[in-house]
Amino acid sequence: MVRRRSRLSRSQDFDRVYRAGRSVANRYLVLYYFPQSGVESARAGGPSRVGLSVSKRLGSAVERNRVKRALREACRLNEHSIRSGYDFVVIARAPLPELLDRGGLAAVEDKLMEVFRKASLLSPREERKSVQ
RNA sequence: GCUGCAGCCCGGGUAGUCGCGGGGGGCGGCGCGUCCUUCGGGGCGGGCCGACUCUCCGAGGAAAGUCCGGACACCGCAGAGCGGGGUGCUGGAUAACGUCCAGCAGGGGAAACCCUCGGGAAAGUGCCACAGAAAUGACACAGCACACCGGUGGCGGUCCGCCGCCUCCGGCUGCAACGGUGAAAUGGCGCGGUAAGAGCGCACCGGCGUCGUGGUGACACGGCGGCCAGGCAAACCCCACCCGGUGCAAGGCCGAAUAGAGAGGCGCUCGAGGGCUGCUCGUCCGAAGCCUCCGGGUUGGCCGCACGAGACGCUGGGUAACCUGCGUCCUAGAUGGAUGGCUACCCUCGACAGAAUCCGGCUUACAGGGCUGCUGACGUG
RNA sequence: UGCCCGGUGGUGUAAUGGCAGCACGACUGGCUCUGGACCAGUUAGUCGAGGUUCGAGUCCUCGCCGGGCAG
Repeated sequence: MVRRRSRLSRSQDFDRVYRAGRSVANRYLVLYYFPQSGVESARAGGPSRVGLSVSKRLGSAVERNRVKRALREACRLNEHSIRSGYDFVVIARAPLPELLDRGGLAAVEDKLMEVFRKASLLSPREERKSVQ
């Protein structure tokens, strides 16, 4: 989900997820998601793809790079816990850089999993674990 | 030792592990071309892809701001004049510069050393608020003087016409020192001089002009003359020099898609219109089309794109910036956009900050550390 | 990435290089039984740092912030 082919790379991919997808959010992140099956039947059910959106309002180029790296790393570590066959767009919100400074990668990872759990997009095995 | 000054350099390190982008190899997969064939297939060449595997490389001194200068690309050629913009002590360096080096002048410091958009205000225009007599034509004003003229009054003399002296007033004349200001007042200070005064004269200082000497030059030193000349050109401007425009989203190639459909204007060969710079000239293209507006389609791939005014070392020239020659090296190339996570140890406990066509500068931000040279109003020997 | 604009009280705006005004707002007081309206007064500003100038919101340089354009 971190390699190039597992990222969203086209404007139209982003537009489709924004327009047709659904969203959940918390204080630090917004998650848009949309199943791949509808439009591109060829790649239906394949590995999920993710696109990151980190706007200039969050800080300098260095700051934005730190945020994107943290989000990519969090995705990589939890790749197997997230349901496949979906396209995601993760938008970083203004307080996220501050959270990264304070809590490090673990805090960002925790918040990322929180939005996936809200959207019920964890893989079935992980779903059971979180219920317990 | 301390202190200050100048210049240069570094910008956490090592190991392990999980990852990311790019190059190359292996292996695997899929097309293509060609040859052979017993029609099952096989050989050779080359291409694309890969989540597997090996290996190499992978942000900065400012990558930043985008303030200058170039390279490069397109505008057919890149022409002239006007306009516009830029630079501004001198000499040099450079591809070029608003950069750099060495000087000069002025200013600061005890010194090492540092700072300065530093041409022209006797080409012209404009501005100089308030205050002040006056803000640039040196005259008016206030004032000073009483040599000259007229008058009032007093005293003295007298040949009774008037004359001399003093005081005051007016005129004429002379004067620009003095003038509660002001950021700035037509040199400063002293002596002489005079009715009062004045560079009117003199000495010193300052400024200007001119001549000589030294220097490539800015300029410096000296002689002579002579007193005529306020500030602002980061006000218009003048002078000298420089600048064609647009910028890699430049531009080129391949592929895909849509509608040569509508409205208006001009014109059909003495020329519409367009390009070249905003305008003019000039020049080029140019024909049954051209321009403007409205509407429609595309947002894929490749190249440009990383071997360059390149880096490092040595040698030679130059005070230096820099340049000549030789040797060695190849050092990011993304495109929703790659350098990160974890563990351990060490130290000075880690600042400012992320390449996007590429170079040379400038400016701005910055934790901490290292090296070299120099200064001596200090302390010690 | 490249190019081009702008910045004056809380808001909207004026100011030939010469005392930074105006309107709305806010606050205080008055009027009223109370509020509004009205009257009187107060508050607060040239984005920041240097430079030119006697004097800078204005001119020059650098920085900061905000906005716009493009193939």
